[in-house]
Amino acid sequence: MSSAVAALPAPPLVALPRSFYERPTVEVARDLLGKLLVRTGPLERVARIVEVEAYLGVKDQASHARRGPTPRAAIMFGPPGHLYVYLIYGMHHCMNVVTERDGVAGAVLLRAAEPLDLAEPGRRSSVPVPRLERPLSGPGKLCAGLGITRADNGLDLTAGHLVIAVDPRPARAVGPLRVKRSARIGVDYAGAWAGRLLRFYLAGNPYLSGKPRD
DNA sequence: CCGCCGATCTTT
DNA sequence: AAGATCGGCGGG
Repeated sequence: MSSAVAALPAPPLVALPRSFYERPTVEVARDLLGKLLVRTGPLERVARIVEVEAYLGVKDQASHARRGPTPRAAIMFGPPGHLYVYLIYGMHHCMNVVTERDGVAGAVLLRAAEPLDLAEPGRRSSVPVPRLERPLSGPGKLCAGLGITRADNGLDLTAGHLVIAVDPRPARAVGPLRVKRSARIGVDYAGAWAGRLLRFYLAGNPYLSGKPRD
């Protein structure tokens, strides 16, 4: 009998399947909280998503999809599980996850994440641990911290060097996920849609980008 | 083609 | 409170 389980391997970080993204955008947004952004390859980084915003289809007056499938926004109308990256104010990048079935517009803006690290000697199968690094708080800083640019636009998040995975750590080690919602940030031009509660965040998390924080 | 303006961030 | 900085989009 081999009852020695001292070196029990941690579960691998498996990319979420396309079916995760092929759902109503608000559901995907909520479910992305607490998930891990995993970048493999030369630049290896792991970050825990703590703040997101849902951007709906052509009716959402804050969404880039509001004017239909223009050259920039076309990707929001495409198949789910792909990355949508755009440049804002001529200097910052914002990264989104495309949602809804092919032909229906939808995306979730990733606004803030908690920097983590992979414990040795793991790599892809080891447990994430806190990382001492400048916060990834704010969509522009999140992209800068992960090295995401427009070159990554269209990336397939289900099979590549950038994926989103379930946090493998035991729930008791991470703590409960207290999800709250608020109006989205920086969309005051969107009329009635500016007030919709489409920002989701983990209450009290120290890495949130804006108010309210709890 | 021209002009406006933004799903931001940093500095004043 | 304002500036940096540029590409997407709409109007002419």
